[in-house]
Amino acid sequence: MSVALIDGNNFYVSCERVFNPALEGRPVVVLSNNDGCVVARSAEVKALGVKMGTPWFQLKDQARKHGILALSSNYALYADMSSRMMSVLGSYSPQQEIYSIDECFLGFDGFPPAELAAYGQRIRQQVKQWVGLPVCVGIAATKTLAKLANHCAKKNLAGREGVCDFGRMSVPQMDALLDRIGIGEVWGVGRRLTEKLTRRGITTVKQLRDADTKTLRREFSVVLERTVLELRGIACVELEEAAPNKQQIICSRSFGRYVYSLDELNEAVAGYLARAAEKLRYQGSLAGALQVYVRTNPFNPDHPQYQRGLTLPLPQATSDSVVLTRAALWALKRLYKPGYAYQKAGVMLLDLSDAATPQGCLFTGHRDNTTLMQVMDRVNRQWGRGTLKLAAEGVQQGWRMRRQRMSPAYTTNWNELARVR
DNA sequence: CTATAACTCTCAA
DNA sequence: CTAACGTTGAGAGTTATAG
Repeated sequence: MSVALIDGNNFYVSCERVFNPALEGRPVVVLSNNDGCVVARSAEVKALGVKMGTPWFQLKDQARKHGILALSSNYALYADMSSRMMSVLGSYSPQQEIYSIDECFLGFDGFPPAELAAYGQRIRQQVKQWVGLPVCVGIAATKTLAKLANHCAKKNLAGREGVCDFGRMSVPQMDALLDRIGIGEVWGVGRRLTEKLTRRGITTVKQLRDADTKTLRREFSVVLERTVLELRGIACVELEEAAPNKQQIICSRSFGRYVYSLDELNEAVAGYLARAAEKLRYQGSLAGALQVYVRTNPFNPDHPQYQRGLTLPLPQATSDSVVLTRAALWALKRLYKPGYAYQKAGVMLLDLSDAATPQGCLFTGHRDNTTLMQVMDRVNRQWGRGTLKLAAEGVQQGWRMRRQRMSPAYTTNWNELARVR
């Protein structure tokens, strides 16, 4: 088996640069929702030592000093750029797994092994030319190794010009390379595992690869055992070409300011629910249960803290926003306690099943508003999200998240394109 | 007791 | 001018509960 992992470089920043070349060569960050934390950094920012996830307000002084430009995340733009990139990449193999917004695996089974690195170069060059985005390519025998090869390509530890093929490296070459990489770079090894493994004297990828799987299985988990096997070139993780339906659907957000009243929480929860239900119908599912939760700001030690969720089993599985909204607001009313500064709320759709056979309720005879939902979804798809909505979502929405530094939706909205100078 | 549900922890992008 | 720290999803393992 041979597989490639193609990953965009500083993906969000690169998307912004495609449409605003003035950002080229300058230190740029993209912020998370609500302009909260750094979620993408240009090479210049990484060189300044700015860590992923740094809260923006903590960075302000340093940003002024070094002229760091900060942008709110523009998901409409990134999603559109992503789908362009994925369709170019998809033309290079019959097997593609889209793993996230900025990366995908390509299956290279049956391709001539000696030519894969050159093939990787062509991919890189074409994505750059056709979509404008820089990517790196890692090629190896398993997905875990391909991820690692991609890391090597990005850091210039092996391979050349953004492409690294482990398949063409000798055993001693691999040993020397893996001995220089920390275990934290391995797919599936996060902060906690790095800590625990380090305590057992395992710090390099080579050590992890050569560790005893039986012991690891016993003292850690199957997951780590599989990771180690993958590092040895034994495939344990399949390429998943068709994305399976979600088992749960979540919509949650922090507010742009504190919210105190049940009225405003109602609007927010109704809005989040509408979005979640849209996703639910899009994948053709029904929800058998729903959870609503609210919380105050855990980072503010001056405020009294409150955090609670309530899971509500539904008498009958449904995808009807009207029914779901009623249930969600009922749950919220149970949860709500006055006197707190709420910072975030969320809705979760659970116990999902196939919507194959629409049916009325045996006891109440209730029928879902399927036609109404279809109309709403069509209108909103054609004219933009939120064109048609239930009154419960409110109009003012003064609690909506901050996005003070957002670039225009260059590729998906004519009106915003007109803003471009 | 077992089977399952519910919840917690970890990881990823 | 101020205050200000993300979202979504999966899977494994553990604990609680029902029968």
